[in-house]
This record gives sequence, C-alpha cells and structure tokens, in this order.
Amino acid sequence: MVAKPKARAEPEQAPRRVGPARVGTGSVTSKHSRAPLSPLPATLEPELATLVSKPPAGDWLYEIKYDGYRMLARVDGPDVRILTRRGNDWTSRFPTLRAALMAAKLPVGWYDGEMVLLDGTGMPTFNGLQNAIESGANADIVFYLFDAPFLAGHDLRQVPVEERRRRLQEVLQETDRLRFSQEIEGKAADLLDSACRLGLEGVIGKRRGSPYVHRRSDDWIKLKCTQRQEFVIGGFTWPDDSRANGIGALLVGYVDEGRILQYAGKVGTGYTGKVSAALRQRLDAMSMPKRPFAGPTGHDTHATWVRPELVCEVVYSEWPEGGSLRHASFKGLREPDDKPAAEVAPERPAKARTRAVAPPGKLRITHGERVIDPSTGLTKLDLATYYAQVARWMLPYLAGRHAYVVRFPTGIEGERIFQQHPQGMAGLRGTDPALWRGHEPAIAFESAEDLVRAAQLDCIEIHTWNSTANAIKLPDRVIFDLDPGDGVTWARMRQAAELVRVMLQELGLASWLKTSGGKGLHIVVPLKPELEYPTVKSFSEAVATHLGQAVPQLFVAKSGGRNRMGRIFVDYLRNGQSQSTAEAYSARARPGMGVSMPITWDQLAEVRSGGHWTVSTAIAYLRSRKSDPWGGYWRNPQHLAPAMQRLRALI
DNA sequence: GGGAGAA
DNA sequence: TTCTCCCAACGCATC
DNA sequence: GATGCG
Ligand SMILES: [Mn+2]
Ligand SMILES: [Mn+2]
Repeated sequence: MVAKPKARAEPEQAPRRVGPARVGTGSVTSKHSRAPLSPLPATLEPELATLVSKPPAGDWLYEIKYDGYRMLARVDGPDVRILTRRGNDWTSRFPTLRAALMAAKLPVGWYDGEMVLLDGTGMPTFNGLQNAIESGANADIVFYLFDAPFLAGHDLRQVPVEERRRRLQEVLQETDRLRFSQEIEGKAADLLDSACRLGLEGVIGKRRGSPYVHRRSDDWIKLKCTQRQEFVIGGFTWPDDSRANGIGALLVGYVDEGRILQYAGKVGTGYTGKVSAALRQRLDAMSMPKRPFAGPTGHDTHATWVRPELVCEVVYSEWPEGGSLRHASFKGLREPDDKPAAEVAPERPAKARTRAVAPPGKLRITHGERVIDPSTGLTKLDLATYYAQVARWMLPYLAGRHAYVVRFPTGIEGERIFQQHPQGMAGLRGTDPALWRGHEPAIAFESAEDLVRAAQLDCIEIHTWNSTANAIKLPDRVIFDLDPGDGVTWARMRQAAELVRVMLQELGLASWLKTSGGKGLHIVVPLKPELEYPTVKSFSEAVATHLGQAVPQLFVAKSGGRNRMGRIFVDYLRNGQSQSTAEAYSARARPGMGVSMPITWDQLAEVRSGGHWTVSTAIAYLRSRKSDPWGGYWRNPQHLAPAMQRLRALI
C-alpha cells in the first residue's frame, strides 16, 4: 500500500444501478463481489468517454483529464505489453515504462490509463509527449492508471467502476512513473472550474456502478476547459518571411457524416521553429496536386496540399456554425496509426452517437482501412460495407445477368482492370460452364456475399449486359446513356433527359431513369426478351441519330472527336452484344465515389449531378425512402416492334 | 489479391 | 499453418 | 496501332 492512508470515503452506500438479472441474491455485495474467473484476453478495446458540455445529474466520480495518450497495459507475468487504444503495440517505444511496469510486479491483468509527459511544473504537456515518443527519450513519461477490467485472473468488467478502481489501487505500488489516477472530490462544477484554473485540460466523470464496456459510453464523460479537438491536415501555406523551412499556417479539416473531408480552418500558431521545420519536412513528402477538402479554403492559391493522413490536435476559442476556427493553435500531432485520418470527425458536446455500421457479414475483408478514394478518404471497408448494405436493393437487377467488374487494386487513382470473366478468381462467381459451352464462364452475382467478396477483390464498379442467362442473346432492356461533353451544364442534362423520355413516349415506350454515379444519366427501357442484339442496337442507334438531327445543339450520336464539345452524346453503343453499362447501385471509381441511383422522373429536378448520391450517402437515402423509385420497372417489359414501326414512320 | 507450391 | 513466388485481369468504335 | 470508353 501507498504510505498515505487516504481518507477516501468509499462509496459503499452509493446507489447501485439496478441490473436486470441481479435481483434475487439478497446478499450485500462484499469485497469479493462476483467476478468470474477468466483467462486474460489477447486484446481489449477500451471504454471511451463522451464529451458533454456541463456536469450531468447523478452519482459520478471525477478524475483529472490527463493530456496524453490513452494506453492499455497487458500484464501477464513477465510478458508486459503497452498498447494504444486501437490495439497497436507500442511497447518498444516506451522501454522505461515497460521496465516500470515489470518492476511493479502487477498481477496478471489489463490496465487502462493515460500516458503523459510532465513538464517542469508537473503539468502534463501533449506536445512534449509527442517529442518524447519520436526521440525515444521518454524518461519523464508517467502512466496514470485508472481502471483494470481484468485483474488477477478475474473478469471485472461487470464489477462497478469504483470497485474496479479500489482493487486497482490496492495492487498498485505507485512510483514516479506509475501512478493511480486519484478521484478528485467536490462538486462537479467546482471541480471543472478549478481544473481549468490550474491549466488542466478538463475532468473525466465516471458513473458510479457502471460496468466496463468496449465502446464509447455515456457512463464515462469528459468535461473540457478549452475547445480542443483533432483535425486532419490537408495542406499548409508558406511562411510570410523568407524562412526556407517551416510553415505559415496549417489548413485543417474533419471528416463529415458523409465521410467527406470538410475544411475547418487554418492553424497559424502553436509550433516553434523546430517543430515547424520537422512538420514541414513530413508534409512535403505527402504533397499532392489536388485539394483534399470538399470546398474552397480561402487560401487555395497559396496552399500546398497534402494527402489527408496526418492528424493534429488543435485548441481554439470558437468554431462558428458554417465558419472557420478562431484563434486556433497547434498542440501536436497524433500518430496516424493510432487514429486514422478517416475517423477524425467533429466531436461536439452531444449525446453519444450510435454507431450503426453493419460490418459486411463475417466475410473477411483484408486491408479494410486502405483508402481507395483519396479525395474523400473512403476505404475498402467502406466499399464492402456499402455493397453488403445495398445488396437488398441491387440484387434484383443483377439476377441472372452477365456482369463485368472494374477492379482497382491500388485505389481509384491507380491501375484499372476491366474484368469480364472470373478467371479462376475464387471471389468471383462464375456462370455454369455447361450453360454456354465454348465460352468462358461469365461473372454473376447472386447474393450479398458475392458483392462483398467482389469488394474484397477491389471491384469498385459492376457493369452488366442487357440480357440474362436464360435468354442471353435477347436483350431485356435498352439503355440510352447520356454522356455530357465538356461544358455541358446540368440544366441541359435535365432537359436532354426529358427530351429522350418524351421521344420514347411518342414511340410508345415507358422509360426509367437513374444517375450514372459519374457525370451522366442512364435512361432504361425494359423489354420483353424477344429481339436479338443487332436489332435492338440499331433501334437505339436510330433513336440517337434522330435526337442528334432534331436537336443538334444538344445531342450527338457519334462518340469520340471534339464534336462532342458542349453536347451530350447519346451513347447507344451500350446496347450491343457483350457491351455493358454500370448497373443500378454500382459504385463508380471517381473522386467522391458516386453510385448509380435509380430515381423517379419527378426527382430529376432535385438531382444536381450524375454523382448526386455516393457510397457514403446512398444507404441512408435508400433507407429513408418509402417507395421504390423504379416501381413498375419489372412489371412493364415492353415490345420493341411497335416502337420500331413508329420510329420508321417518324423519320 | 490470391493461387500454387514449398517449408 | 505460414511463407514466397508469380501471375493475371477486354472488346468495340473511332481517329 | 493507339486511344477512349463501358
Ligand atoms: Mn455514361
Ligand atoms: Mn457512354
């Protein structure tokens, strides 16, 4: 035990929260309250605190909010490991701390705490810790322990937090490097006040009686003194004077709900010459030509852009809605492997957000964290999750249909592989080889799993034929792919789509509309599979040609050339044998990752581009819809022959 | 990224 | 089980 | 033959 006999009024009388199945035991919870024996898990996700703006009611215990890195120590006899909150092993970075943990002879367990660097005044500093980690000189690092979800062979996760802390304090021999994060007593409001006056970052509150859970929980809260948050660095400006090295200001942002990098403001102070130079060196190596932020920063002309991978900590006085950060000051870098840039979302005092990201089944996605669209930070896992979730809408359009996939093994900026056959790739389902002898099996999608497996193979786009396996030579649809040439406004695209619709109506054909996910629109006419490809294609060519002749200022029927400048190519070539078009709900490999979204004709007025919906936004939109935008599509396969008659008459 | 083949 | 090596992934229209 | 496009 520590020398001081702390007069810690144990909260024995604290009202326990009523647990569902704990009613009938009758016995007073003793020191050795029920805690199952348990082997020590290999990994542990820490409980995270929710940011709140004022102390809530209820029975809380408060601790100082230390300004450092959340760390976990896994102690299993001589096997001592130090892990970040994401489970990265940082043991080798903290040899002195490892030694301290070894020397402490702690029981087998998982220990949860915050690692900080104390400056001369005993105040923890984040910048200092950053420097210490990078230089390996971490003599002054202190590990404040505050919890022990596993201890001495027991699983304490269901044990109330105050009891876990009591047991932790019991086994912990405090040293200079290893300390117990004391409870601070007093009224919450006063505690926060005095913490702020002392220059601390804030206080942490924990609800008495609460268990240890592996997620952000509202049983743990943080109250902050200053506005302080992590941002992604997306660029920087040069210093005013002629200092060759260093940084004028950092341009920082955050990832919004749509996973788009939004600009937040510039950070002009807080780094000294040395830090600034080192930062500059690091950023230079990450430079890229394109602005990573979705919108303009106001400093675009003097900015050097960088890949949005570095995360920094910033304090600021104010962040007005729709405006940029005021008095922003740099506090240090976050290590990128500890918190990927894609996860840096604005954290505002609020109720804990519910994380409802359905993982794509139990199929394995390797390198799920890999960014496939640098403009948004969208990852491979995002893509796989998108396809897992969109499957219920997409699969009907894929059923029985030959598909092509477009793969991007290194993301949308890298090599593009247009793949027409499974070619022995186990992740791609092939059509029955017996079905069509002499032909290589085609790619088919029959389930959500097929879609997710394809995503694992970096298949971003899924294109399909106009016919299905049961009548592979007879198209069951005809498509008019409207491709805007350079300089075509969206208003003219709308106009063009309406004109095509009207022309088809005059031919007696009902049509359905979708965004392409890229720049254009797709107009689809479902057909009875009764005519062969060349017939259907020549019909579509005649329609395109007619449009080009009737409204030459808007339409062209020939691809290529610069005759497309300012006009819309009516791409009828999609209607040939073995040709393909991006299928409904397919993602597209373009910056922003649009998806091809079926819409009603009425919606056309509201849609702003072919990429109006994206991998990030489509699922929420689809869930919010009550009716199928393509209601009636499957119930209206149409005869083409009468339309061909009418078209001949028209010409 | 993953198959085949080797260790 | 884990490692290394090696290797594939279109057809059509247009210029 | 190269290039652009799904
Ligand atoms: Mn198109
Ligand atoms: Mn096209």
